[in-house]
Amino acid sequence: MKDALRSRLTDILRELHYPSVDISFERPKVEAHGDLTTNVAMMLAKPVGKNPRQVAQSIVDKLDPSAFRLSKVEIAGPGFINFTFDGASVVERAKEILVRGAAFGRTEAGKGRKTNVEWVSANPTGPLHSGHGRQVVLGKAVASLLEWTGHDVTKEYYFNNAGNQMRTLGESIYARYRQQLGDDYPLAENAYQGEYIVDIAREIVQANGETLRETDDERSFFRKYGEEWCFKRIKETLTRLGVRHDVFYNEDSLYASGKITEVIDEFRKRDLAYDSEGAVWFRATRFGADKDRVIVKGTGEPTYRLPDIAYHREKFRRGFDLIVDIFGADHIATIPDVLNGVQALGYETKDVKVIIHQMVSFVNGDEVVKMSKRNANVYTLDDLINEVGVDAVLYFFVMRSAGTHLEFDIALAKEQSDKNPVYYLQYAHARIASILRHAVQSGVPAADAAALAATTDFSLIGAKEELDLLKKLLEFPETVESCALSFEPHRLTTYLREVAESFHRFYHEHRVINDDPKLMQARLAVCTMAKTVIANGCTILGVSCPEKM
RNA sequence: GCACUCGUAGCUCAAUUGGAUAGAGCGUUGGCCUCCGAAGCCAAAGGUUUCGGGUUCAAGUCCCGACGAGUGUACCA
Repeated sequence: MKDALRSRLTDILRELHYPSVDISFERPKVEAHGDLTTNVAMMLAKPVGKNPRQVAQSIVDKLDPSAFRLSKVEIAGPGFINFTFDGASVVERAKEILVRGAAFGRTEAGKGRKTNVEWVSANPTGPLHSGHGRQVVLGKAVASLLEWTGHDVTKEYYFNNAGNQMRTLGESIYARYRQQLGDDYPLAENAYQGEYIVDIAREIVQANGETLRETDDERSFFRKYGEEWCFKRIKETLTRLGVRHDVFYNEDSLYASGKITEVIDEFRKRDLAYDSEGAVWFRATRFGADKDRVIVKGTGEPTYRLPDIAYHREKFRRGFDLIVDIFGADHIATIPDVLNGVQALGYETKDVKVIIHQMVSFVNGDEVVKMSKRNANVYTLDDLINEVGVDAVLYFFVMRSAGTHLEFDIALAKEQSDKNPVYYLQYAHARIASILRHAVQSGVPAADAAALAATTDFSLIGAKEELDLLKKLLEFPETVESCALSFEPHRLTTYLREVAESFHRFYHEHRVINDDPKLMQARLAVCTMAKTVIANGCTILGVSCPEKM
């Protein structure tokens, strides 16, 4: 419908001998401005040499509103052309919601583009802490949106079980192990302080007694044990949030397969790497950086940059044509290095989308919750889930745009009341479910959505609140698409809140269960549509939508 | 110091990516249940979008500067 209108407008521009311009529509925020608006007249005013309202008038004169099922076309403000849909056409289009059901909202905008989304990627040195929650949830929502828009998505977790951090982990566990055995053994300055290290050590004592007191310098057993323990914890936490990665990519495999040295060689060949002060440097300044970067330390070990670059190249080699990375703001420094490296190796950085999310602070009502890493009792993501529930975690972490700092109010999140935005949405769904149950109890035969679409007399739908709701529901596919293409899942939560609001208004004004069987069926169909959209939206986010609450 | 991100109602945040009268929730004030779920609805109050310039038909949004906040600025990841 939009496309038909666009094509007619394009023709009109040609007939009027106006320059051809891209015709875009927007959805006015003010209700009085109709359902769609275009600014073409304003774009053309200058080249045509007329004032925008005159240009608009000349276009409108040539348009037949009834051909596009428009009840109104008017020129307003500085030169906008506003279109209002005929109510019957809205109702007509809304049938699609019933027909497509759980698939309503899915599109093919991504055209099967092979996409890699990498996120979480925490090294297995401890359980995920509450701050990780934002990353976990954001990545899940982004991946899900990309799937809904027809991308071929691989969900990936990148980790390193070989570096310094793992050495520290092994050392920390060993120290706690010795302490458990009653030995006076010091915990190193840089050791992991968390209580979970003591738990791990205790487990080891229980299983092995003191047989491991003498161990190799690498603390191999402790390292391995710790890695497995931590990874198990991490994966359990992810599972609770409905996150399942397709690939766990081990940084170590890049060394084993020679991909690291390959990058160094290639850099040298292109004069992008050189030796100095016993280290190997990358000429980052060639790409606008303030100084060159070390990629291999004096000790012979690469810095984190080198494997990161090699890893991204491998993603390209594996055939991905869209690479999405999700990083916290604390890792922002790595991004230019990776992008520069990728570019140096001849790949397009525009195919790498880096989503950076700002940090999270936690409050409990008025009280600021301190989450210092030094604190032995870290507030883990599991603790947070236990406290506020899965749905609140999924919703709260994604309801703000990634670019702004997020304040997570624990007291609000666990409050089971109208103050809590998750409940507002879930309540709407449960309310609809309740109405549908009620209808069945009052003797209305339960009809599935397809039957409703086929047998309902939709001409009975036409009240303002009904049309407003249906129009809002019909926005769902384009909302999903636009959230996906802009990588901004928070806008989905905004939209879903509006849907719920629109439903509640409809509900308040119109009785669904009533004496007129045909009218009742029509309104039950509207309810089913609203339920479908809310459910589909919640599915994208992973939030549950209960039939009762 | 430098780089990146941000600055919108008392608080937490939106704003269709440059569009018309800047909107929600919480909080405050006042209405609405003999009726399908009041975890709901309606209404009121609350703003020089941190400040100052610029770009254009149009700026919260883009550019420059100032101020303020966060995060980085390693041969840690």
